[in-house]
Amino acid sequence: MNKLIRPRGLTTDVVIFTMEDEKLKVLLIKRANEPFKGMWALPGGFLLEKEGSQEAAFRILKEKAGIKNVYLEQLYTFDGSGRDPRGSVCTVSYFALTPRQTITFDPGEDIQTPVFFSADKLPKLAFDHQGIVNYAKKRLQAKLEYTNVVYSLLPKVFTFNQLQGAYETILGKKLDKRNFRKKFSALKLIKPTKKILTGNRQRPAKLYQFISRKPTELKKFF
Amino acid sequence: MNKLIRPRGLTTDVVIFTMEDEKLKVLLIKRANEPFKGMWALPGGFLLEKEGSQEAAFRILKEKAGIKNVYLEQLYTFDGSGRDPRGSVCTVSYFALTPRQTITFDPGEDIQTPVFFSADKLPKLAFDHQGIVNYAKKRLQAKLEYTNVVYSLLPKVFTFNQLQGAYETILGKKLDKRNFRKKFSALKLIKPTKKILTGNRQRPAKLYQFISRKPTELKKFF
DNA sequence: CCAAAAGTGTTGACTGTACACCCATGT
DNA sequence: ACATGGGTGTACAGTCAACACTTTTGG
Repeated sequence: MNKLIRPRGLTTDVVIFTMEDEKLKVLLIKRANEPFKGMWALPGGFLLEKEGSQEAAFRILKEKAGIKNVYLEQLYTFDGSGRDPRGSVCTVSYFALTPRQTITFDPGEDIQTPVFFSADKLPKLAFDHQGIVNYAKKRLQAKLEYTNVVYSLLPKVFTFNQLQGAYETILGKKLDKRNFRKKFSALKLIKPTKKILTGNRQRPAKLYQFISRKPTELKKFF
Repeated sequence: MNKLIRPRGLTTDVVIFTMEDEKLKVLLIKRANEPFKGMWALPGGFLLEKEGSQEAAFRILKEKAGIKNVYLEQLYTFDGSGRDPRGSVCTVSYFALTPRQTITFDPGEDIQTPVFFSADKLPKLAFDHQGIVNYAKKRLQAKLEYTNVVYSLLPKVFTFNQLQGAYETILGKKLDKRNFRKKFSALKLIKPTKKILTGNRQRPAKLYQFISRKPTELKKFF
């Protein structure tokens, strides 16, 4: 049994999701270096000394998108040979959910400025990043059905239709309006605010907020 | 942005579950080397050169337990500082499910011979291995409810009560016999064989087998 | 007054749960 | 004959899915 400490490249990649214009978006960065220089890729990179992968993910979130409050969860570890031309590179991937409003791009970086792409219309990605995004989407869909994580994609106040729109977009199917309101109301996760959303040429909508913005598992759901 | 390739120790640990005597068991090995020499631990170790973590997991399964057919799934990657006295060691953990019958211990290894412990009565474990086992148990419980993975814990033929016993043990609660049979039968996952289990002082039990022994997701379940 | 999205209940089908007795064998 | 686990059906309650119209505003 030949056991040796093998030095490896250990990296972190983060799939950052948000909702914008009723679409699910993913944050991408144009690679500044080889390999795949100039190609779109997930934000990520090698771990710094003494840094854990989750710390690295938080660092990347802060560096690339100035994000403070965010839902972050480990996704999967990809380390097959062939995934990186440099050889044995192992990446611990994470996925993050955040409301669009909390993201501030650092204008100091020019070429490296990140861009949100619709999750279903991504450009060709470096490495195996398309696979990682697909995996993250699947995980997000599953999580919607038995947790309250949707709170981490929406702004502080939102209309019931925005909420339903988030579910419809991510699950990729239309939901019945009356049944959705009935079911979601029964969960007691949100409460109406005193605000209403006005200014459109239509009946004004009540604005709601989440009672708690902490990740919670639900019994059942959609 | 200080990006450097940091060499790290990369290891794999495998939580091997099986059913024996109506109990859920975990395979442990007494550590032959420091750190934690002589203490019980999950089978695992450093990745060999050019080896991926999943390949390493399969290698460990074969080396330690002579296992051929097995359900193997990546569990989680643990890399916090403080989890290993040697410093930055990152472990990609896996969990495996296998019928007790297919496991053959290599008699050549004496002190390193693995032992099955009841999952709820483990000795004190090295590293953060108790945490890894707890995480694996949670995952297994969840998987029982929406997949058919139970097939990978049971022998080829089994009685309906053995099947129900596996669910009861892992979920940690009693289930209604009639409802269990009704629900499970409706899934069309198993079919009766022509064999019956006789020799006990009681009515003989029909023996069943899984129609397919491939991992499948179910719509709903328990 | 018209367009556009907001908001609201009922019914029938299905699914889940609770529950008790007879059966076939070995000793 | 009896002890032991094997095997079976029904009824009620709760949940899910389908479905259409009225309300309120801005233009």
